[in-house]
Amino acid sequence: MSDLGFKAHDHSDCVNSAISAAEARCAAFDLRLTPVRRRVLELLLAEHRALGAYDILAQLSAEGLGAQPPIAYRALDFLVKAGFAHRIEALNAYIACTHLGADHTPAFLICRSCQSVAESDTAMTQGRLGDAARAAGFHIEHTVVEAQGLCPACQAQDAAS
Amino acid sequence: MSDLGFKAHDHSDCVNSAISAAEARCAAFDLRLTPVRRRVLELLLAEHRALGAYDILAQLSAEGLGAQPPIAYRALDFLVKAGFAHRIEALNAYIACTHLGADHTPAFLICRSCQSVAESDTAMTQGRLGDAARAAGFHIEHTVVEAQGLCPACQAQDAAS
DNA sequence: TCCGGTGTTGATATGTTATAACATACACTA
DNA sequence: TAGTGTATGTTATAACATATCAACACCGGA
Ligand SMILES: [Zn+2]
Ligand SMILES: [Zn+2]
Ligand SMILES: [Zn+2]
Ligand SMILES: [Zn+2]
Repeated sequence: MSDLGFKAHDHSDCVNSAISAAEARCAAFDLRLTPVRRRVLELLLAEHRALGAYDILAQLSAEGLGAQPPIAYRALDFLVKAGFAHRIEALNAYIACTHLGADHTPAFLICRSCQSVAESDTAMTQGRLGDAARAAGFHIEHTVVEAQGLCPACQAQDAAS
Repeated sequence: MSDLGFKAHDHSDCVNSAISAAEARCAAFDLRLTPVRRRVLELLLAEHRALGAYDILAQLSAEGLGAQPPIAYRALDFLVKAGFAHRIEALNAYIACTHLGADHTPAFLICRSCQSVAESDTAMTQGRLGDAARAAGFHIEHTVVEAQGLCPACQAQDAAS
């Protein structure tokens, strides 16, 4: 479990270690972190916020790395398949993984005010949903768990105003 | 908890009671179940499957009830706000509520093969996600819990082939 | 009865997100 | 060198969603 994203931390460290971990994983599994893919990962890592595919695309375009939607979508697909990023269904947007390398079932806390996102963890076969699935004979392959609300900072701001 | 949608049941009964409950709720809360809204609810109730806004719109259009996107979206918004339907984020689609009237926090089991959807229940402040949120000081307002996988029927079919 | 507020619908246009389809470049290897 | 697989480049379009303004009905109070 991690609430990174709502907490102060050494973020350049956070970015560097994520990139290193991605490189290591690519080397280990024979994946290619090409320039576009690497840049998209960097963009996602820049803040603990979800970015839409077209936000990404605008950046890539500004940097001369490609201007058509598939450029962004293919890079994002690669990152998601490789486990370097996650898609946030409730926002139609993408975020860098903060548990890079570890096998995990992500869950997200999404602030509706500042759009910051923290990645937590669930065990998809546990809890009430797991019980319901077992009772129904349903075989879970993937879970989407996304909580929306207010992060600590935005609650404080709300209270102040 | 309910795994309706994967189980055989008297579906016309299922539809009728849902419509009745919706009517009762509209009467009680001074909401208006207008012809378009009622028809959209019926369409969503027809099967335990999620329908896209444009699927709905195509039906409405064929029946002369409106042909522009806002017609469908307004009706869907009403149904969702009234608690008569839910939006499935992972599919960008909508489904009728099977706990109509009861105050609840829905969770969904979505079959990737036959697209049928069963509505279950979660307690959003419970479980690991609730723990994570509390630890982070995050205030949860709404949760999206959607499990994707294979329903019992499709597992059987898979095994047979 | 008239009027103004509110809520619903009708219609056009536009914005946003995502993929299909096809062509090309490039690296590896048989 | 020819063949294979992966990644890119490019055009077009599909699919999902909202903004905006006009018209109309319904209801309570003047
Ligand atoms: Zn960080
Ligand atoms: Zn916030
Ligand atoms: Zn039914
Ligand atoms: Zn199925």
